[in-house]
Amino acid sequence: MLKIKNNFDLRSTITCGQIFRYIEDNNSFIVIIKDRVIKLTEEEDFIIIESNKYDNLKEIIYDYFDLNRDYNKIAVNILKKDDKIKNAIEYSKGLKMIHQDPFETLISYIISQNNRVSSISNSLNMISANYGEKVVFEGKDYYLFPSVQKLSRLTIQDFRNCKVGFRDKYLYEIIQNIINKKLNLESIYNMDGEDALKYLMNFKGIGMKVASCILLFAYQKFDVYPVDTWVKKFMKDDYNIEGENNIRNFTSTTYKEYSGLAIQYMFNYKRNKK
DNA sequence: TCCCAGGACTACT
DNA sequence: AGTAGTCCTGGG
Repeated sequence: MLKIKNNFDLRSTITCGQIFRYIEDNNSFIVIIKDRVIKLTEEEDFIIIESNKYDNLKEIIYDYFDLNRDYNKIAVNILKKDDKIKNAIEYSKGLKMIHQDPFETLISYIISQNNRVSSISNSLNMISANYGEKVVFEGKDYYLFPSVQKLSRLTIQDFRNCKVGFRDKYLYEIIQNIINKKLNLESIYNMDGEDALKYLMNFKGIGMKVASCILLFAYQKFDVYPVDTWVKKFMKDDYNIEGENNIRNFTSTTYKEYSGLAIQYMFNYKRNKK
């Protein structure tokens, strides 16, 4: 067992729509990160962490939940630029941007296009159960997300069998492109947001929304962000700004390098606030 | 049974 | 350059 200081909001960070494959189990959340199954339980002052593997566990947790970044400082900087977002920021206090694996994020968000959350989770779980390595934790079976090499052996029909629908060919082609080095996920770390967007959108099945999600959630490029219906609603209600182009112009010029976070706060506030 | 929600591509203007 | 139609699945 590992104990870390509870200085973030575990529940909203996990459930706010960044990740698709988590399990809520009584008071705990189970997530599958890299090579292990991790159970997190929130207590008053601590988060209790259990896993099938304890080497480097603290580093993995800090990296995944982005616990070394000073979010208060970012919030102050956003507020300096715009005070009207205050309620959304206060509501989202403790929310972290999860640092996800690029390959899993790529596959997840390709599946997410024109799809609902339950269906996305279902497909990702099937892909993992069929092709990922099994890990037993507390007497139950879990499956790691499969490697590129493993998934490169699948046919289009194999993907279709995992209920991904018309996205089957996108997954197949993009994975082949990784194998033959036309798509290099590592090279994206060194690109700026704009170039990375263009690079990803060259591949069939990746449009603006999917590319933005990948860059924000896997590469922590905070100047890039998706605009979805909740963000549109927020912008219309609070700023009277409509249309994706207008929203993007306003967001990028106002929040600059913190746009992705500002958008996430708006999304979280609008989607969850009763 | 049908209808709908949800992004990106294709095939038109 | 802009856009209607289409692709699947799961749930109402």
